[in-house]
Amino acid sequence: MEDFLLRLREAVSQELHLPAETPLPVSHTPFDQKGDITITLFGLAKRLGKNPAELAQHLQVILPRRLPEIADTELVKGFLNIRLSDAYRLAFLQRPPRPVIDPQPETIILEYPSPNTNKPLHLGHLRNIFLGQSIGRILEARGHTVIPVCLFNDRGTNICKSMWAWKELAHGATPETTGVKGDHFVGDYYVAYAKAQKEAVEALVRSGMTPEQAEKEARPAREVLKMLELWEAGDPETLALWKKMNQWVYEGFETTFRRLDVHFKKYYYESEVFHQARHIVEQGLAMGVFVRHPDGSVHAHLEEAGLGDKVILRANGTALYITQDLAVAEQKSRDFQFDRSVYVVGNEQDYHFKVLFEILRRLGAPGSDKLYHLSYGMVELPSGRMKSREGTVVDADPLLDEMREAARKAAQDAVKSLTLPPEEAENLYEAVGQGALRYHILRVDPRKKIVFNPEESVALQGDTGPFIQYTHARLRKLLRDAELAGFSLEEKTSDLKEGLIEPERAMVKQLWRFNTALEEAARNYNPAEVAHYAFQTAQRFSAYYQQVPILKETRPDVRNARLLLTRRVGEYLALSLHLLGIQAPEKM
RNA sequence: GUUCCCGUAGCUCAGCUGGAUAGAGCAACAGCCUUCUAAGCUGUGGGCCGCAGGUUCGAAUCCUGCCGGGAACGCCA
Repeated sequence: MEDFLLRLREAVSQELHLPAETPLPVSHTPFDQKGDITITLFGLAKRLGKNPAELAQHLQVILPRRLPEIADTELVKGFLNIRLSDAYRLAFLQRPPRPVIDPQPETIILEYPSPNTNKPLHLGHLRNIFLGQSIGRILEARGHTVIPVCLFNDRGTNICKSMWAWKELAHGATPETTGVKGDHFVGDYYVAYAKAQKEAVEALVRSGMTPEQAEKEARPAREVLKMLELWEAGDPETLALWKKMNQWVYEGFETTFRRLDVHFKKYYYESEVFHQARHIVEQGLAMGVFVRHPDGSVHAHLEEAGLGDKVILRANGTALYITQDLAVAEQKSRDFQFDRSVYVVGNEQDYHFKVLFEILRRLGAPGSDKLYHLSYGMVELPSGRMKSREGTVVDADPLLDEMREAARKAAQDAVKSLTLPPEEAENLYEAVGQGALRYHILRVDPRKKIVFNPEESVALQGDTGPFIQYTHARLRKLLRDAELAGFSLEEKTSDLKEGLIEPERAMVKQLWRFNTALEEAARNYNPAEVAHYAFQTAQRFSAYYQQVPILKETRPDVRNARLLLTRRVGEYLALSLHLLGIQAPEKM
């Protein structure tokens, strides 16, 4: 397809004597119109001082002469619709899908999901992971080299809160003694801290203190602060506890990462890089990017960039979040030679990244002009935002379990249920459960917030991941049966006597759109474009499958052509699902 | 208050850098399993594209203003 588009553009530019780089309005023809490729003539005609009709007349004569794959052209209003030949379609079907490589392949660092180490992963992290993973695969398909990295926010008051509560309440309990997954185990103490703090504050308020003062004066808060100071001072006992609890969390994360098939090339730890902050501050001061105020604090004045006065170092000399991110950015450029660096982080941090990128630019950091914040909307519940303090957070692990169980139930309730070996069945339920969740989240534009409705998320019918998986599985079964029957699935030219029928032409037309979807998904960092493509492809094939006999077709040439088409549709579906991080089961 | 994002069918979402009668899914209703897996297919109803201007041969799409919803603006992360 792409070769044709290239030659078409070339032919049009030459015939109309247009400058080489003129962008031409060439697009896929809508399905309700006859034709495959459309040239929109309004703008061109205006430029050339002709009317669309006479322009069309010229092109209609000249294009079929230069491009033999054109079967027919038709002018509808200002649109020149080009219909391609069946022979070209059949030639196209000889080849498996080939993603078009970006003309300038890059090495791209992709950072996600960068969790805190004080509580388990939740639904918000899942959106982040699904996006990161999918964008990574989409960029790789376009020929880029993707380096996925994960930053652990493993220090600070948050983890100290869990540590405090564990010391106070656990009596030596561990994930091993309780059988609780490590990240959840630590998270439970984070919740316990919040509860203890709340109670302490309430008691102080009852004895006459203002709420603001009580927040600071309550024993849990005071002791957590003390613990943080001990940590920063390198107190061995505190460090040992910190290491132990973080380790529990990493083990828990690792289990979930494995379940989600996410892998990173490198992990960064805030606790390791934050020491480097100091020298970046010195460098910034020397360059005049930062200014030290009389109280000792260091600021970046970004007023003329519309970003205000940003504090980089506290008056007491300690680093802030932004300072650490500067250090991480520097560390990345020491570790890798990259052309682009992408951060997958929620849109609540839009301001933070504007500031971060602006400062890196001013510091002249390597690659500072190739930074991108892949900003995505929050995941909310019908009841509102998720609040860990209010216990309304949807944790990732139990959600994944629920999705798997929903898939199990659907499989058992299915009209034509399948019997699979137990292990295979378990893998299938997991794949379908995740397929449902991933698709449900990836089908919406990343920038938009998602109101997560549990009932809708477990839906397996209609515009869902499992519908696409199901379409794929059925089609694979058909191909297996064809093989058993000894029918040809070979990629040889089908000597079709009567040509293709309209539904087949439309099906191929759908396959031709793949690279447009992929290119746009990569350009816009938007997996939803691939999701829509996958759904439309499945939908169109399901309708075709319903109305046209494939395996049962008796004319061998027609049957073989249909089998070849079916095989290609399966490959495009499997590839699209892969780009979304969704498995394409052989049976379901 | 300043900045940013969002507003399309009852609900959830598409609609690409302006283009053909605004599309899917869910929900509702009516059909289709002795025929390749009914997690499927076919059909019906359902829309001042938030409002008002502007640019244009042409605007859901671009610009301005307004209305409504959300977020960010810490010596928190």
